[in-house]
Amino acid sequence: MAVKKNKRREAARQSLREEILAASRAIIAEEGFDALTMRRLAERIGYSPATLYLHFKNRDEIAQAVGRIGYADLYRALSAAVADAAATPAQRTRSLAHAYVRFGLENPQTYALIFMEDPAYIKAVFQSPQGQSSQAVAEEKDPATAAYEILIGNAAGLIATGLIPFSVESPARPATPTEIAESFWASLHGIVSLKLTCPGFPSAPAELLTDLYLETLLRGPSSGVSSTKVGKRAK
Amino acid sequence: MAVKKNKRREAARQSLREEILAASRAIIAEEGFDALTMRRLAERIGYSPATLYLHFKNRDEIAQAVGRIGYADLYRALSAAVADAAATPAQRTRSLAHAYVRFGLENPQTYALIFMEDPAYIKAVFQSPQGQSSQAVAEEKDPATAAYEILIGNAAGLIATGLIPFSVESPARPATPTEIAESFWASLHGIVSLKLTCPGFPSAPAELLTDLYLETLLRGPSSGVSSTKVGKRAK
DNA sequence: AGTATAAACTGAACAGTGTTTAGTGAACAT
DNA sequence: ATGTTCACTAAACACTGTTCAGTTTATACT
Repeated sequence: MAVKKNKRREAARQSLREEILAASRAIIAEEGFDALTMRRLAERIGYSPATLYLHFKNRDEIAQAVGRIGYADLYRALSAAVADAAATPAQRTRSLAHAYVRFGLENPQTYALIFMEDPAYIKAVFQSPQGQSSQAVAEEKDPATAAYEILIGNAAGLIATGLIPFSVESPARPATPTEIAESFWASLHGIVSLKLTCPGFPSAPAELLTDLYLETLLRGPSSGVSSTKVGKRAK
Repeated sequence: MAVKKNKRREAARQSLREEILAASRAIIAEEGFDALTMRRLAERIGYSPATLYLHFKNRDEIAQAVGRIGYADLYRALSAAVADAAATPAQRTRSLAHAYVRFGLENPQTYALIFMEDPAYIKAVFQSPQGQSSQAVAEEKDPATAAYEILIGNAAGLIATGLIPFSVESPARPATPTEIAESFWASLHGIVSLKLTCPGFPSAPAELLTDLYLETLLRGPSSGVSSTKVGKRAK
């Protein structure tokens, strides 16, 4: 009996925890991360502010947990984009890029939270010694890492096609899948980030910027009319 | 005399205003934007918090003014990078890209302020009807616009070389200098932004990512081994 | 059943935050 | 010397995240 009762408590705890996270997500989606105050959150779930601290160490830990969910959403979106087994690496890359940008623009508050406003979660993931990360993070596979691996896999596929034979550093060596994936990520993140921080600044639509980048990336090896070598830094 | 005395007052006002901005910049550079509180700022310049409101409407306006200075710094950095008249467009592009990324990494707090934390200023600039912007912004040429124009000019130079014959949309048309400049900006911003929000995430150094992007951008027209046309969206 | 224990929960407080306002004091103009 | 204008501030207001003593509720044991 003792165990069963404990389970009931445990279930209630878990249930409230998820209620807190759901309410947090709702507030963030509706009014942005800044509107997520402890008192508002507490009122929304019908508890006192102090109760929140029985389930989370502080506001940052709540943001971190919400961020994790956001990463899981992102992972799902990217995963679906590369699911087509019949697609070529280039097609997959296009699909992936548009899926990424679309996710950012359709979930602005979530995207801003996980990449711009409060990088606590991504920090915990990528700065932790090695998967050792804090308990809240380690259960199941980390969705940020999973999303990252999708990009790396895609980069590896691209390299195999010979479409992007980029070399870096001196002495020159081929770029690794990780490096290409990170470059890819950075470019897409730049598009989303600029669009979100100032709707209207990049006057060109995000889709056009994405297509432009993809054309740059996927246009195939050079015909030899290149300007100068890249190795030595200009100026 | 009346005029002279007024001038003296005016000078004192201006002097205090600049003192406020200098102190703000110092606090932001030392401890980040969040550490810029009205009370701390007031204490630093030896006045009461309420005095700040005699020179600025609110904290946001201070951030906006500091942001403007940050943009001026950025403009100077970019301007210097493209100053060499003997450089080819490709060389200028490389120089520009590295100058941009270096500025972001060497002035993380400033960069975060003007592009990530408080986009009030850039919003005021790019969302205002047309140069009509608020009084504090309009005096002199806006540095953000000036920096923007450097990028556009550079993009136009690149196009002229035939190095980047990208077309977009359907029916296909050549990309404009503005579109290429914005794409360029977005990619570089992505590199800086990712590096700043999570030092250690893009495991590749920013310089390598910059070089990788530049090689992508400047490798010259395709040899025809392209994969598929870009126009139709994959999936 | 009643009682002891443990867990859940809260009201009130603390030290912060941005901002406003009434009121003081000093510099100026006449 | 007087009247006016400007610079300035102390104190308050409504917030914020967070902590803690104390109360209520639910489980466990006899």
